[in-house]
Amino acid sequence: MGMNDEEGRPPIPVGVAFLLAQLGAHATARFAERIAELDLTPPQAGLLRMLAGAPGRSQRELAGELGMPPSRFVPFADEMEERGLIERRRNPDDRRLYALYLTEKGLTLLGGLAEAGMAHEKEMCQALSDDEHRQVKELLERMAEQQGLSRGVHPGYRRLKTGRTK
Amino acid sequence: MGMNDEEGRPPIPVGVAFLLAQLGAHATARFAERIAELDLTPPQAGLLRMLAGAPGRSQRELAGELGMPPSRFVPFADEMEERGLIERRRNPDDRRLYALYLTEKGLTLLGGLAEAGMAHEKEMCQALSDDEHRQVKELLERMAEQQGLSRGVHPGYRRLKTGRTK
DNA sequence: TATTGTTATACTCTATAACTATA
DNA sequence: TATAGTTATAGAGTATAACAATA
Repeated sequence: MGMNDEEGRPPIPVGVAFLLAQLGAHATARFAERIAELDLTPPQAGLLRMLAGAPGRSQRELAGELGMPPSRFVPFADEMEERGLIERRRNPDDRRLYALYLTEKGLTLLGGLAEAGMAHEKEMCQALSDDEHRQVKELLERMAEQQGLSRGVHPGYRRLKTGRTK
Repeated sequence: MGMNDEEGRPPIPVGVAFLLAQLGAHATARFAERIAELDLTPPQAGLLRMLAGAPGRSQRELAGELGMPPSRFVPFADEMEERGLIERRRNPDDRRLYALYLTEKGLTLLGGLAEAGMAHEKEMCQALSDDEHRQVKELLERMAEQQGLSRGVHPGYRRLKTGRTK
């Protein structure tokens, strides 16, 4: 009932960059909702994937890749260890370091994560034919590479919650 | 020098949804960097655009669209008013409401914002030919619409800083 | 002396809930 | 009584800096 509801909201030219930001935020939020059913947050899912791909790394290294300071990584890893998803083992060669590994339970949960990822992909791409899906994927891959983004690591974890309850 | 630097980091199938999240976070961050040179944060830029498209709306309405509670909108608008970018006018029909408008200075800054937006678009799409650019844009538009995202409004402002110094 | 993991602390950001003025 | 705007406050989340163990 406002008197400012003009019809032709004209300019606002929406470019690819804006669409990426919009769709990216949406995809992130939807995925977070989805994995919340597994009691996981995006950073937690990220750690599980990282440990699956390259086990035995130190906490500092992992914290760096997740974009969080070491001091924040500690309680973050604490919770996942308490839940039995990951395991800390002392490195006998350098007893300052912990090496982090996935447990059996963590590996199982990673399976559920993969399933959620596939459902998520399907949901996000509903509007596309199989051919268009391949097309868009190829173009986005080129863009990501040209922008210097490394495969499988996204910098958005910095801003998200850790999921620590207490 | 780690002993876990295997060559073929094999699985991690990166889908379109992940690429969107990755590129979207990157685009958002780069754009924020860019407009920081105009002393603007993304929500501030958002408000300027909203007032340009539909002036005279109430604070609550605007706060809702930006995804912030009214209590947070007040100091946010305060700063922009102090900087002379927006103007509060009492609605004479209902004196509880403020109607917000762009000032001349705000309009000028909006011009700089449009320029930044074009440079940003160009930077993000460097890897694409003109044809591919049109192609990707059309596909992303379809995806955004199918996902129920409204043109020109992205839900990511919720998580970003307001830029209030004091 | 430098580095890993850890803990302590101080600070920012945020939402919730009162409060006021108009309706 | 209900709503717009505002202010106060308390809680969560964060980074920085100090600390202990090991190198």
